[in-house]
Amino acid sequence: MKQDVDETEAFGASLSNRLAFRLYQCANLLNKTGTRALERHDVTTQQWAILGALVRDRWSGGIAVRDLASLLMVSRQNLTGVLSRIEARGWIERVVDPGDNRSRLIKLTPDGWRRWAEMQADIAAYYAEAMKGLSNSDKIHALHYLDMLRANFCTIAEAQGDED
Amino acid sequence: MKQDVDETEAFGASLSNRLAFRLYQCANLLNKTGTRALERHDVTTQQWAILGALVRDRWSGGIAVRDLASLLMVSRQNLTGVLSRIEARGWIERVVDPGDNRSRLIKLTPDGWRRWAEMQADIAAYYAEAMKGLSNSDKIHALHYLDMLRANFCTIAEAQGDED
DNA sequence: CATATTGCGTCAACTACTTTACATATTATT
DNA sequence: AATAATATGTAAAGTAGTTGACGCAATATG
Repeated sequence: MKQDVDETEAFGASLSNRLAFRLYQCANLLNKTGTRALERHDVTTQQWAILGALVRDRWSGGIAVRDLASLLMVSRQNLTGVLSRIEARGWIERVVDPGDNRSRLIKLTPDGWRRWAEMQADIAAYYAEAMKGLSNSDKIHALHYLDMLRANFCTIAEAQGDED
Repeated sequence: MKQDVDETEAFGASLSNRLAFRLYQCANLLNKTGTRALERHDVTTQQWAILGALVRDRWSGGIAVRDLASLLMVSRQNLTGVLSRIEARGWIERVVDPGDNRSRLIKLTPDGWRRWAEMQADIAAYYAEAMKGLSNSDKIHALHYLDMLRANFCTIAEAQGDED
């Protein structure tokens, strides 16, 4: 009996290991193939993750750097660098928050909107390839599992003292 | 009728977008929390991905850099840097392949094995937190979806001319 | 008003990832 | 024997991520 429990636990640990490794592999491939798929727009996956956040209705009035960083799950310092690169191309602007002059709101410029629109066909084609064979139901299930992982990771991050 | 199809496609595209974004978030969190969880061993998630590959029976005789790079889904040039850092700590060694003197086989040193053993408790504890709430069946399902994504990404990478 | 605290930016150092390009040594081919 | 292909390493430039530390301006609190 105890033997069975041990085997189940060992099996579960092995699965956890493989799951984390698969996540690592997929992330590497997502960045590599995604950036190459949008090569002619000269935009990286990280950059279109940011643009994709900024086009949401919710953030049409702009979003604070802190909020954007916590949405993307990256550090504020890292985001500053990426934003500066996008800003240098004129795709976004940093405007002072009228309600709190310390805070800058990040928002898309008209040119940023135009560039985003131009990318859509290539983004759609890329997703069609990347998600080939997955039904909407599959995607919902996969999303659910990743949501669970994300929630656990966030709990860990907070326990580790993630104030930054 | 056509309306329904369009809505389904738009819904699918939205799901693809969210899935890719969730993957990006999870990967960021995995690296951040994983590296912090093993902070006292002074090892990053990438480094224990490598160590984890080297302890497998299959690779106990050593693994060529090219094979290791394709296993991890990273570039050979990137791997060289990471391997050099681990080698400098004496955890791995590069031995000339007796069957092909061009090729170096990467293998764990006795000290590498010892360090790996010392990390196991912390790795297990980390995985227990990260995978909390997922049954073995859940993990298998999640693995299956990530396997599909990985296969699609690999197909894309090859089509993009991924010879490196 | 003086003093924290907060939000942001920057500097610095580091790891990890990409690409392109070249050097070297070995193996395979002709 | 000469040539081509292979395996690795190295170099360089760029992007993305981490941490820690400091500075500045604005808000909140005493």
